[in-house]
Amino acid sequence: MEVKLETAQRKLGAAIRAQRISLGYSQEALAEKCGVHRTYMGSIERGERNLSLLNILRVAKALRLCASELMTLAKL
Amino acid sequence: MEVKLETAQRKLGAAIRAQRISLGYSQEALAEKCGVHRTYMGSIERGERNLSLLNILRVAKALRLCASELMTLAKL
DNA sequence: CAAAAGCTACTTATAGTCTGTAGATTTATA
DNA sequence: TATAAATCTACAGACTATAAGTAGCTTTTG
Repeated sequence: MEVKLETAQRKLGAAIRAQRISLGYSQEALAEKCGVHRTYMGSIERGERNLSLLNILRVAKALRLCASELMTLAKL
Repeated sequence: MEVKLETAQRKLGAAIRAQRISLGYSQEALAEKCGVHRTYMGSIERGERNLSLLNILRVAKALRLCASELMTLAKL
């Protein structure tokens, strides 16, 4: 059976992807700015990952946002 | 040597504690609302834990906040 | 004193890394 | 036009690092 992804993770992933694209970055470029692995960045955007606080902050920073702004974009 | 706790974790812990106290809850009561263990809740407040998104959301909800509000209170 | 919070140590679950494959676009280039 | 060569993303699997969660005892505080 298909695994249903957590709604919150999908929302965060979608917000990250939208902001990344608006900045004109590839997943790999964003991953490098965050200091995380390229394939991990992809799975974050697909909503497959339950990020820890420190990585949420790293991603937000790389997207030129603060954590609360990113959460707002994700409607969380 | 003394381990220096991550600033972000301490900020989040402090914000959680402040909001919990303003609601008049004990750590144990809040832990129960979050569905986590009493000692785990304590370590979160002390800034010893790098919470995942899903637990951030659980705690925020128990504190009657959304994630972006909690992040704002924590100045994150 | 009793309730609340802290601390240590531990196991289990999962966050996060790394390698590699494959498909879909896009971009030279003959 | 073809077609080769980059570029980007998805995904699988094996592995390591660390978050999640529990128990027992100690300390603090009202």
